[in-house]
Amino acid sequence: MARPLTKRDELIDAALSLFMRKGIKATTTRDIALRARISEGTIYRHFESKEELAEVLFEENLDYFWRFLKGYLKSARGPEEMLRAYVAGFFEFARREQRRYGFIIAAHQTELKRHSREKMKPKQMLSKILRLGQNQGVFRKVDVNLAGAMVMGTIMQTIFYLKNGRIPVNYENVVEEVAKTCLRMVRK
Amino acid sequence: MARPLTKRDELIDAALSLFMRKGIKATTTRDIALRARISEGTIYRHFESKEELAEVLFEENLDYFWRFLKGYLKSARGPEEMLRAYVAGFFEFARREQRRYGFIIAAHQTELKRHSREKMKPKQMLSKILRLGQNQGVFRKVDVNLAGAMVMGTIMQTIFYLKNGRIPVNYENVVEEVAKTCLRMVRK
DNA sequence: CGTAAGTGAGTAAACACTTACTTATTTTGA
DNA sequence: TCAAAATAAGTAAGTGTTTACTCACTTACG
Repeated sequence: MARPLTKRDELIDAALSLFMRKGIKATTTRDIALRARISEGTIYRHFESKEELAEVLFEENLDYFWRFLKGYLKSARGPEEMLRAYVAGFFEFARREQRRYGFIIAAHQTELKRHSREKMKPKQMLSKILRLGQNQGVFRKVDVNLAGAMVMGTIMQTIFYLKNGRIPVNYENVVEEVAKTCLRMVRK
Repeated sequence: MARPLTKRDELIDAALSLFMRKGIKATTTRDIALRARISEGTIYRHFESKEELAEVLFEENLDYFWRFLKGYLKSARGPEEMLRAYVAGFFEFARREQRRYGFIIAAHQTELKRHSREKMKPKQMLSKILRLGQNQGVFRKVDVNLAGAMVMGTIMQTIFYLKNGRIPVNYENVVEEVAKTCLRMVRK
């Protein structure tokens, strides 16, 4: 592809970086314009408001993440393999797409109000895996929302610590250890 | 105690509520003054800046939480009991001290920059428990920072979901289930 | 009486967003 | 086919509002 970078692309690129680093609220339209080397007015040629820009970015990137995860899970057979792949996919995305991942997390935590709960596909995917495992008798019977929360927390918090250099263990080992631990959590 | 409410107390009370609900950045000095029924100027009789107010509040409440947890752990014997108590204490604090807990989490996530890493006592406490368990041969050998991250994530994410009504399981059962799961994660 | 606590009007800076205008690209109809 | 008209993309210099914080002044009280 390698489309020529239009101003719109540079705008989106700059916004993503800044939103991730400083949060949506703390990023000003001036910041974005400066970084993208456009005028502030240009932002409003493409988006109705800073809020809308953030929303569009969120939808887009969550969707991107969702497709990435789906790809990672394609070859997995059975709930155990699927859970492993889910964990590995999460970590791999967080590593390869730092800005996208960082922005999704930041936007999800506190900032956006409008992001529809139905569309949080990665979470639904995890619930599905857990339900499948329970139905096949491989995972123990726990409310899937609760189990999902615990697995999700394990993954996300580990990534968070990893990013902040608070875990002196190399990447591959961490992923392997987290996957193993998640299986321990839900297995019979 | 039941000290008479001075303006300073009301200021702190209002700030805590607002910081928790809307975040530090999004809370204005005007908001705080209105809610505390004081003038904006009064804020600056007691604190140098909004930032300093938030910092003091953070230190204070983290310390309060720390003392609360210590109390919860006092009677626990052995690493397994201690981990159970740690989980139960976390949940109990989050329930009984919603504002304090909510603020600590919110401030910790993104907002404050200056909160010294050394002072994050609840986290150190968890590391200590895990290390003790490993030394006694009850817990498996994993990097305590990694194990700590995973346990922490499990607890915090569950509380987060619980607050948002996404786990249709009653409180006591959730605490019990999370404690059990955390033990599964680290036990041999 | 002197000092700490409290006030409310004020301030400069920062903010999201608009406007009036220019430049580039696309569409259209003789 | 191709100029003219229409639209889209871009800009610099604003706008009104909101922000954190200040200051000259008043009140409470040990």
